[in-house]
Amino acid sequence: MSTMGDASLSEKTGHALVDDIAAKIRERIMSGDIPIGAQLRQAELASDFGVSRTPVREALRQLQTGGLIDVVPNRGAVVRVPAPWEVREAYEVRAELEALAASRAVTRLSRAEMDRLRTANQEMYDRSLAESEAGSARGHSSRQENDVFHTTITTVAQNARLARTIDEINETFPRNVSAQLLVGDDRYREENFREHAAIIDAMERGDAVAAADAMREHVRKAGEHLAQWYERRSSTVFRG
Amino acid sequence: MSTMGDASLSEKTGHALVDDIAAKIRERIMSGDIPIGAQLRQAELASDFGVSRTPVREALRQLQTGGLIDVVPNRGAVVRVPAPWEVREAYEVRAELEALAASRAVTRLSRAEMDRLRTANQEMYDRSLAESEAGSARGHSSRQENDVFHTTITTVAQNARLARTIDEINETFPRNVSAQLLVGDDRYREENFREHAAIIDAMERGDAVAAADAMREHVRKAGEHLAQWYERRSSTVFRG
DNA sequence: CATGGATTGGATGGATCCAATCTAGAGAAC
DNA sequence: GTTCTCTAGATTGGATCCATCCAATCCATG
Repeated sequence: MSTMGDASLSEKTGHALVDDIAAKIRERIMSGDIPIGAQLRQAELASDFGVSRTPVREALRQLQTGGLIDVVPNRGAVVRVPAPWEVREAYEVRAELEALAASRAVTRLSRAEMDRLRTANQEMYDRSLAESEAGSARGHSSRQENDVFHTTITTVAQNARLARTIDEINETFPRNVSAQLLVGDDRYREENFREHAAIIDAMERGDAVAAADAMREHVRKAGEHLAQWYERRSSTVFRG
Repeated sequence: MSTMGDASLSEKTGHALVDDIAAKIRERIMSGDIPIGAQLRQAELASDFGVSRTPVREALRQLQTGGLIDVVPNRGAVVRVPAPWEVREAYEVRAELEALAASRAVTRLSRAEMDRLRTANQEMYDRSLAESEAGSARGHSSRQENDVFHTTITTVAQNARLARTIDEINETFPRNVSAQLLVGDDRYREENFREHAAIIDAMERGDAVAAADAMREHVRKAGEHLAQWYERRSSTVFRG
């Protein structure tokens, strides 16, 4: 019965096999596998994962509180289509949080981590450039490298709550969209690279306020780009 | 059958009768009706609300992702007991967010709202003073007035995401605890009143950075007080 | 008398069943 | 030909059933 799409469900490690399903659904949405605006049918997801509808429902509740999907009472769940102004609002908050993270990171960054940031930034630039020329549909690796930059800073900041809050914001918007921006627009890629470098420089100087300011502006600018992307594709469904 | 504790469940307004249950459980925890560290038994909650266990389970999932409760795989859910360092972390984040809210509020505050803030602050001071002298167990009204101050600022800030993020942090910690601080300690009450006044003054002057700084410091100080409260009662269960 | 293992009770988690609701499509009336 | 209505299918949401797992108790044995 059922297609049994993934075998990794047979984890008896003890904890959370419902959370697994939530994570998988989230990943499908994040990667663009499930497009924004799409309907999420419980029965389909259940058979996909080889489980009953019950854990799927609970997983959907989690995603609902996360804000990634909308659950209309008797009409099921749909992947939320962010309005441009929502993106701006979210990124204004994220900017402030990441600025705080950068500020905290200044006094905690080790030499090794600093180097890691620089290489990650360089890698991201090179890869997104390569992917742009290759014309690959979606930026896989360059997105990961871009994530490395931000996640290392939030990790070094040593504030679990801060990291979690930033994550919650990021998990509201599918990643593949923001990833496309990196490989798509040459000007934006260049800009992104230089802003990252400026942040690293400020942190290396030990200038907390400069690092915070640079980070805040960087995130806000990224948010503006993302918002404009959603504006252009306002009524169009992505990858329908 | 069952006690049918609340009749308001029969809402056919269309949306979310599961969310209602989540809200009720949350309220019970917030008010201290269900103490921190207490076990939440699904069957008990279900019969309390006159529903089956299914919606209760989903509600618990929501509270889990909110961080208010811990769900251990086969051992049920318990109200989370915040560690002092968690309080400090959370309030450092909240401080930054409320600072942003105050900053944004400066250019958006109307005359009427400004007055409302002042009266709310005064009311809170008077009531918490009265409640302190009356020796009432928990601060009901003074807490509400204190909330009014912060919520009006976040509302005026006109950023739904920001308001929601702040709420999420607040909903991690039961309110009755922080409310007790207001009525309990004379010095803290006085300090709280003056800090609020200073924030209002800065906003009235139109000084966004001053308002943000004052707010940030105010929230951080409040967080420090709260953290110390949890430190004192570290292993003691509240209202067991 | 203490300790270790088995047993029993209770609670959670997943699956299934059933009712209520919404959507789509066919057919009739204008 | 268009529109309204009614019915049939599908889908969600709540209730119930059953297996699994954990914890505490009790008994046997050293």
